[in-house]
Amino acid sequence: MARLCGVTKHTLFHYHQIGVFSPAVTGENGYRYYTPPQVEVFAVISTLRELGMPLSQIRAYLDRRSPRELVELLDREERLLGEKIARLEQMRALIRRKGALTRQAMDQQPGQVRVEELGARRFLMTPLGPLESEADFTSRAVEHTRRCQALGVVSPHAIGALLRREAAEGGDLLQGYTHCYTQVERAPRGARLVTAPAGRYLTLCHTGGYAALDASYRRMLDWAAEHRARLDDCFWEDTLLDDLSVKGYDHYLLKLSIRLL
Amino acid sequence: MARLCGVTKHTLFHYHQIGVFSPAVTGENGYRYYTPPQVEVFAVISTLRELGMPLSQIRAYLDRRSPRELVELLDREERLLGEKIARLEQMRALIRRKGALTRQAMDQQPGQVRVEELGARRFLMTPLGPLESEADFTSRAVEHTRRCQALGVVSPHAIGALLRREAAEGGDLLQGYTHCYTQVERAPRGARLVTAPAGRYLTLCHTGGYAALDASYRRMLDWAAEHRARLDDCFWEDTLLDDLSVKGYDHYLLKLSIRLL
DNA sequence: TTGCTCCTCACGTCACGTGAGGTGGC
DNA sequence: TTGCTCCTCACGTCACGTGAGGTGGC
Repeated sequence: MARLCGVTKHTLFHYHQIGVFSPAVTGENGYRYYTPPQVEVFAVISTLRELGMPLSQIRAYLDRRSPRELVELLDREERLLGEKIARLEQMRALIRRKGALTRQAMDQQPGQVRVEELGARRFLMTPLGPLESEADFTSRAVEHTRRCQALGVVSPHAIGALLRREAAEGGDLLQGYTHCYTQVERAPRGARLVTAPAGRYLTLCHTGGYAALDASYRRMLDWAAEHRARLDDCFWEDTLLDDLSVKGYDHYLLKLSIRLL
Repeated sequence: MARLCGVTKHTLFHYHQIGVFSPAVTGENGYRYYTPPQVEVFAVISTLRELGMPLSQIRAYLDRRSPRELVELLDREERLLGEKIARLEQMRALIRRKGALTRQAMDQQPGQVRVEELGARRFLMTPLGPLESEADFTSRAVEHTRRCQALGVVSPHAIGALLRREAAEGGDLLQGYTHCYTQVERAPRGARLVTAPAGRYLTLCHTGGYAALDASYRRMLDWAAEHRARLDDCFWEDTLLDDLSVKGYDHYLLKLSIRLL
């Protein structure tokens, strides 16, 4: 029976013990005997269990079982199943895009100032207001994340930030962050998106954590001065590799980019 | 952080303790501080967990984390997710059809001999051979169920059986069962199906268990004799309500039907 | 007799959940 | 001071899994 049902016999013992699924006949020696149609019965119980219904609830239903109740139960579960499948589809999208993002990050050469042709990207953006401390940034980031969640945004991209060019030139980065953003593929309902235009960008992939970040910005500015390149007003700061693939913030891979005018 | 991540703080405690997801900073007072990009990191870890990856495996991956390993991990999980979604779709079909079957069963009047117009139905059928005991029937039923599973059949219908009309007339039912079958919607690959033709059938919905079954068959035969109806050679015996909606085999609803010629 | 399967009972495990009891910042 | 939040520690829970130790049918 266990083999037919695709479980271990201990599962059958357990279900028998708690009264969720019992053998049609129990022998005098304690042997459990099941009938052919019980295989189907078990299949449905096992399905309900796999859908996350606790055994206690299944048991509670069985205590008041009736055809009418069964139909209601199955209707409810079918709705839940639909939602569950939708969630899994979202997870799949998240995982696929996180993979693509990581693959893309592996092609980057950290520390190298480059000119790159980038396609248009779209962002959900939240202004930061004046920042007096890192904690302020965090509070705004939390608000932003809440906003994204309220809008049902599921993005593999970690939160990014816009930095005024003058702040990078001045060296005091914290004061220079004007917005934080999340890159999205499609516009969620009721949200205005900001588009970063396609075009040529000056880029640099940074590692070394926050302490070394101003030096990386400076290298980009120096490069631009040397090559007499005109830069846009703000830098984009994106996280390409995080704790999922490297250990510690100092090894995060951040991509800094600014449009060439 | 817990609210942002949609879990309780105890989950964060637990993940910290086992080293799966730790705060970027721990204060001297023991307070846990997380950074904005960690929300995304948690989202992926939590997704892996929801997909059934044990925390110990997630931990093992993180111990050897690298971009290359991450890409491989995500690719594997994406494949598994595809299979999982396919399984849920199957479950949904099972649940929906079980619901439809039960709804249909609720419309039946037990004990009433009727003439019904039935549509064509298709079956996966296994011959039973000579049966000396109920245990023989069970062995054959097990083989049949294995066959169905090997063919990937997922049916809400419990196993049914074909009974020779003469056996019903003779009164010794067990010897009269010639085949067992499972009703299917679509033909699985590499299996021949048997079709029950559309047409007029004499039907009776039986309750009262196996002991009372021969009396039900006799009532159908008596009705046929009384109305001078010519019957096909075999009865179809289907289970409409099982332990999922009624308590005990004696309350099962079996539908007996035989084609009118 | 041997090998296999059945049983019960007790304890383990996994991923948290649930308090109890205490501390610390606005 | 009050109310809220943070912490640790210990134990609970859910759905089984894992042996240990013993029985029983071919």
